[in-house]
Amino acid sequence: MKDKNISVAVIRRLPKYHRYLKELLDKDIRRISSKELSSIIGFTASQIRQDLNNFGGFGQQGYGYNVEDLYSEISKILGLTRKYNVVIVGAGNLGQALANYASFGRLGFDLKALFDINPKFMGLKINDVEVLDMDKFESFVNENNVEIVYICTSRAGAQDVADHIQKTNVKAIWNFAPIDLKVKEDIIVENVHLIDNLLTVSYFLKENQ
Amino acid sequence: MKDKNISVAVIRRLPKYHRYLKELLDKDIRRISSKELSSIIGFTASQIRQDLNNFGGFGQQGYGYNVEDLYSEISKILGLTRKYNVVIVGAGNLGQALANYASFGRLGFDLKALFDINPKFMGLKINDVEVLDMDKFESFVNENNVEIVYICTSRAGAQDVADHIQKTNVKAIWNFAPIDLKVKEDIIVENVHLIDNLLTVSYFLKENQ
DNA sequence: TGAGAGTTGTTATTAATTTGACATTCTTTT
DNA sequence: AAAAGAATGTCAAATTAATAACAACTCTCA
Repeated sequence: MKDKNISVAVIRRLPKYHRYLKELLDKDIRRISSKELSSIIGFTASQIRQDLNNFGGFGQQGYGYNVEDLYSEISKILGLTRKYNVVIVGAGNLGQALANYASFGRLGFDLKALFDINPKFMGLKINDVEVLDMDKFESFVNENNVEIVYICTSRAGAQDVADHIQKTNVKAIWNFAPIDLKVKEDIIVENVHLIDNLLTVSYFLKENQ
Repeated sequence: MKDKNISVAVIRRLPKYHRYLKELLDKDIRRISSKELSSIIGFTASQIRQDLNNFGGFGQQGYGYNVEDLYSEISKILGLTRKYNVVIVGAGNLGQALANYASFGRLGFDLKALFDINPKFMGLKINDVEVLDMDKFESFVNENNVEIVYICTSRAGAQDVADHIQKTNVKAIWNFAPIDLKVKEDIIVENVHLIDNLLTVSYFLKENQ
């Protein structure tokens, strides 16, 4: 694995490779060429070969790629060879939806608790995981080695949560609140702006008329 | 508004402009230069000017941009000057979360119904909108001029919903199921792969060690 | 009213990304 | 065992995107 100066564009394609390779595995397909993969994943064969070669020569000339090996390599690259303890802040619908999303757990993202400030959620169990009071947040995440926090609060509450997080050992934030969070540099923040996505839909709708 | 051969990269930045300009408006800031905007939004001033000039000269030399006008122009570009009827398929947590997300409605995305196949949801009202049986889907969307469908089903159900949609006048799909849907060319599909996003977080986590 | 400062719109330049080409290597078949 | 076919890894070219530069214009303030 070489792994130097890989562009973000490449990184953001990796999960798609991971997803499609899993599908191939499930269909018991053992071997695939960049050309075949191209036809199902929609990237050019050239791009596929170049993307993969950023990390090492996983293929074999004259043969193609072994699906299982490639899946395993990409899993490694994506950091999926170990577990991550995570918690969710905000036990509303979105928080509950993520808590119930089995595939996250299957990939190694272990949900340890949900947190909320609303008393009505306290003690509730979602998919066997308990909702706790926000009071206990900082001590809980440090004691349980939580590395990732999913923020599913309202816009108003999100920066507040981020401020709490900065006092802990949490390393990354996956933020669904419609705000770009400000945190110290060493915390990884991935903002998911659903609304941005919907607005591109309306743009293309308008263009198509 | 010129509007020819605008790259997707530019389009995907527009919602961010829209979001930040709304914030400025709310703070009663009337005027902004590309330089100031750059410092809060994080794009270079040059990129901001070039992005905006794809659609027309909205600024004034020596002055900058009028925030209200610019917000209004970007709203127009994004197709936000009219309403869109939408329905949600899948009344689970995610479907309910989206149904409760007020800002979508505020921007003109009018939720007309939710649909599900599970009898336990039938008749339930979420944010004043009823859950209907999937049986009624095709007739309902055509009668109510539904243009966008949010798919919040499991992976297994999603392509099935997409097939129903192809028999209607629906123009766009906003898909949250972890699958790349196959539909006829004239339907706009925006896939939201949450898991892809989480995997980039784990990649960066691994890299940061 | 006029000079100076500020800021855009736009062209030029640089950087990044994608695509294409092909020599090399491995597989398969006879 | 040899030849033909297939597919990679990688370098080069082409395309696309981002940044920089600057002339032209507007505003502000003396």
